[in-house]
Amino acid sequence: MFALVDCNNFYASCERVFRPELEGRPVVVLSNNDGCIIARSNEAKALGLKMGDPYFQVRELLRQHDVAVCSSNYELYGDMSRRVMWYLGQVAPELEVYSIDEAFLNLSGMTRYLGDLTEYGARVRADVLQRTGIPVCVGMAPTKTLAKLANRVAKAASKAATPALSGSGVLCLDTDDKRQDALARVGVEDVWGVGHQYATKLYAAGYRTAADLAACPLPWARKNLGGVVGMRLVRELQGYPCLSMEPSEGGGAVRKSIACTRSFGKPVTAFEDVMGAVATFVSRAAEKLRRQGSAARVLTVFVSTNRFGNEPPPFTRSALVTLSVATDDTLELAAQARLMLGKVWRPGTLYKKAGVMLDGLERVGEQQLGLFEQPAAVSGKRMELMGTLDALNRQYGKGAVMVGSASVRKGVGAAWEMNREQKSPAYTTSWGELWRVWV
DNA sequence: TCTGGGGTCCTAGGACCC
DNA sequence: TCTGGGGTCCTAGGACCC
Repeated sequence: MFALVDCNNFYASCERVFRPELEGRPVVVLSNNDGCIIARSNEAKALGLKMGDPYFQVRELLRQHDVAVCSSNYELYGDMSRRVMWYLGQVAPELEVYSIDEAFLNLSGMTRYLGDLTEYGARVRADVLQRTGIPVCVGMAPTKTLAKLANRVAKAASKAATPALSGSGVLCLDTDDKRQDALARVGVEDVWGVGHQYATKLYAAGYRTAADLAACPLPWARKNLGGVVGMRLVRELQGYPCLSMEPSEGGGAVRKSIACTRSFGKPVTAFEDVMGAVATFVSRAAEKLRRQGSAARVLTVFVSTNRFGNEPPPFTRSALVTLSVATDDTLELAAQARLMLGKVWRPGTLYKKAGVMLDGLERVGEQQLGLFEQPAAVSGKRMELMGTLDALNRQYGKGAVMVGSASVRKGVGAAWEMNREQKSPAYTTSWGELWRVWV
């Protein structure tokens, strides 16, 4: 048996934990740059607000309904997530942190000790709420895909308008009847692994519900739903596990690629300004790289113009370099990034976005050396320097020490800085921003 | 004025190997 | 007229996830 624990309206719930007066009031959380809506409380959903709605388009509606608007605060959400995940790690033998707000638990071999699974789920739910203030739903089933589906049904039931009909936020599909019943309640477009393209295809072929999809012939699934992926999907819905746990120890999964990309608060034209952004992104990406003990062989830099503009037509240009030896050295990556930016640079362009990506990751200390590289290429001194850099930034705050090209004049924000007009404090991760309680 | 960011896996096709 | 069989590696692109 697998359980999927999913936080309800996670970012909105995080904001509410520290602003209880928002309880009952619609809340939305905006993406970076206050661009669009990425999280909504139930009340906000009820107003018809959609995921991805551009903020400037719904601003008036939000005002009319007195919706609380929050800029995204990933430090806060990340920290709240760690608390939830830490607890979940205590109540199951195996934990897979699937995303910032969801985790799979492997309950195999445990069911006889856990007793009634619905009760177990209810206990997990109550404990997470008590310990972190975050409401969650729990879905349990013999496959991961069915656990996701169970969670979805549980969530829908817990929102039902009539309290008498509202479920407990927990659903366990431990019999074939329950499985069939749940499958029939979920639209095929809401199945985990069915996106927009597949949903269209499925509808055209007459598949409407998850139950229809579960009865789909495997060759059809193979042909139309991405090959082996589609077959697994159907089998999982039938109750045959095809996806296994990918347990996350400690800090979570080791990434195979690492990116840092941002839209700018306003268009930027000066090379050194964009370079400042790129240097900052390289630094952050390299920090992530070192945190997971990896080194990168491939560095990509890209710049884009406003993708919603028409004139001149929007474009993205990117350049990549393959290093002879993988590195986690910010300075080396930043120097390469400058060269890459030079390659794609077109003077006089209004840039709206830039980013860097690191690929071809290898474990530090196990990097493949080039034919003509001395082992000393992986320099001990530089590693020490990077260790010091990370330690300083941990102790004195992000950006305490940075590469020169990322720096800006004191008191003047970077030209590319994002807009975040309504950011909440880092209540749990910054001494200067602790939650204040008046007694 | 204003439209996010960061990942994964799979397939197909080309280049190349013996 | 005839012109094999079996691989690997890499990349680009497409689909999906949150």
